Amino acid sequence: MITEAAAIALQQELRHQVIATDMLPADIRIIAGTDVEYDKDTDLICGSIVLLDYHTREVLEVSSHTMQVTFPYIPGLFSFREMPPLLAAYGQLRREPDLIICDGQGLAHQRRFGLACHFGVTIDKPVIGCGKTRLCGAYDEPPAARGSVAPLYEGGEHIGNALRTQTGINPVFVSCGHKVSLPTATDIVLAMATQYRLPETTRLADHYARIALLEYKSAQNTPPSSI
DNA sequence: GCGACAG
DNA sequence: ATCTTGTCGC
Repeated sequence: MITEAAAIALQQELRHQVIATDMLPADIRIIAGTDVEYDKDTDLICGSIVLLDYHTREVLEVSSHTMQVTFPYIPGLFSFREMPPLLAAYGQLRREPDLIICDGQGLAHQRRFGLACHFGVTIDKPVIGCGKTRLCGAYDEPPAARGSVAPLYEGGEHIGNALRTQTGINPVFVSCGHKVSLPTATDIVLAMATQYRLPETTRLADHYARIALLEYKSAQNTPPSSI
């Protein structure tokens, strides 16, 4: 397994490949959401990717992959823990999304290379980082109204936005993953979070990852029933 | 040195 | 991430 020091060195090397400007198609047709579910009492993790029609929000495809964890949880090295199942699930998709929303930070990371950047650079696709909580940086509480935005800063850099997706509800943290600008990423996350705090992409990926993990476990516990 | 710390 | 129902507060 890759060492912590090697993982940090890899981030330092790959961070220069991140593109924080819009390079997504003018008309987005397919948007994807990703999430990883952890099993409470084993070391199994399941990554899921769900493809949605950007306009109708119809679920077009779901891909999941369950495996054993290969890296511990270390703040700042999160992607090394979640990338394996996500890449496996991504590789099984029949269609390719135009854009992906990851459940974690992109540039809003201590070395400017969170999961959304790592995943985006690796598969060379537009990716948005959308975390439920802050990893690093400082911000002022955005106004209470849905759609309010407050910049997230660290070291004088504007690394992301705290975005209020629902009035009176805690904001989510949006940042560039790859091939998407921060304004565009913020607009898209808000557009995808019409009814709940988190974008539908993330909620659906979470849902399917949970189901896939349970199915994987039940299949394992059921010895091959030969006739 | 101390606190903070995506999931 | 996970443990976990009712309950405090606006």
